[in-house]
Amino acid sequence: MGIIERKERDKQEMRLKILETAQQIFIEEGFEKASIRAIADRIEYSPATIYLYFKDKNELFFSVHEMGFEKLILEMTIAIEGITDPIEELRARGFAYMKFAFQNPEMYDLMFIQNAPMESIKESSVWTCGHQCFELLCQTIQKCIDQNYIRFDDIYIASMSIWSFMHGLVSLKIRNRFQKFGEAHVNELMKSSVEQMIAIISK
Amino acid sequence: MGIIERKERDKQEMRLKILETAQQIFIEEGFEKASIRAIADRIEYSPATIYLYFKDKNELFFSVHEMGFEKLILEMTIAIEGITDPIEELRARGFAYMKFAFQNPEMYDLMFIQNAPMESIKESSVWTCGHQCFELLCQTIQKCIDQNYIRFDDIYIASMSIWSFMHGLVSLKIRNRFQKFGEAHVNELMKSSVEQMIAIISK
DNA sequence: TTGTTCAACTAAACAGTGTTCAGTAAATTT
DNA sequence: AAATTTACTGAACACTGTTTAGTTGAACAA
Repeated sequence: MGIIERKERDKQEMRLKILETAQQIFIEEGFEKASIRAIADRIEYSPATIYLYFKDKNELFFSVHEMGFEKLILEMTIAIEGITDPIEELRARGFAYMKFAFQNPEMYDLMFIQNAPMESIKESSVWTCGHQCFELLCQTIQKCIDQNYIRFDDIYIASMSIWSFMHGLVSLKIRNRFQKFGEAHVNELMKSSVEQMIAIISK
Repeated sequence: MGIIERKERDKQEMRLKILETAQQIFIEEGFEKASIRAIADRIEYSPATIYLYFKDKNELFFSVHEMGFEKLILEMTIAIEGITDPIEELRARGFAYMKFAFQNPEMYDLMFIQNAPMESIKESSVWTCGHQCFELLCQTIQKCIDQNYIRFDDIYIASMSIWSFMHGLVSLKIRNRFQKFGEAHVNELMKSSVEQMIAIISK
């Protein structure tokens, strides 16, 4: 009896369709404009239908942000292929992170700035994809500490610090707090900032 | 003829009343809950009245965020009183910044994370209060570089980097991305992170 | 004092949001 | 063929920011 299997497939397909449409709209027009009604309109279903596949908007965008993490984790993995020096690995991961943010600003915003995805795992649940991504950084930092290439001794303090530094740069840019530096130069300044920071924390 | 002066005073008073009520509601209940209607309700005027004093919600919250900057700038000024060593000054300013964020999370959010205040100065206008605050950091960094106490040579790269680091820490906390570390330990970890960073960039 | 002007204010509406629920219609099972 | 289950939706609810036409009372000029 393949009917229940086909139904299950249909259900997953529909879920994916909603997810991809949500992602598409919000990448093109931002989180604000990605309303349930706009998504429903584009897939030609009623808004109420979306609630048969997702508990609420937060849960829907939690799933979208998970797709973002899949991409970021992939890119941060590819970035270090063939690199042996731990500091070079750290640089590669840092620039992969920044590149992702530049190329997918709306997605970065959702993953690391917006409240929505975190609201959906408030209490009880866990931010698995976030931790997975953080783990990549920890692995690199671990190597740096082991080989005595970095001015940190604690992996978690180091990882927390470096992540915060990178996120600070990127999120101040995304949320327009670097207005002062001008759209034209800010990206170059940010890259210099990362480069200098790596030089300073290396030993 | 003091009538037009009294009217001007009344107008300013009303403006301030709206501003303070907006601040109050949003500090207590967050940005989302601080709706025009909620503010209007509390001051016992109709929502439309608010639009006689502010162009839109963005402009209203731009003014609220300016009050936040007045406070932050004051605290970051007081914090360094009596300190002569530039690195100690940097530490004091860093911890004053972090303390402000811990004690006024909603206001910090508005000042450095929310889009609203920046939307109201999009194009043409300038983020004066933000630049003023950044200038304080630059002054301290300048001293550090002049006295050769810090591993940076460029003031702007240094200031940008240190601000980004601090903002990254604070904003990841505020937007719940440090879930992993647990509510109980995260504040201590953040302080250690700042302490270590200062140790590393000092020379 | 009267009539007029002007400013402050608001009720009501518009267009949008997330979300819920009763009801329909078709597919599946008995 | 009848009963049940499933997928879906129209319409409503309670909100949001914002605009506009209209009211009311104070200030001014005759």
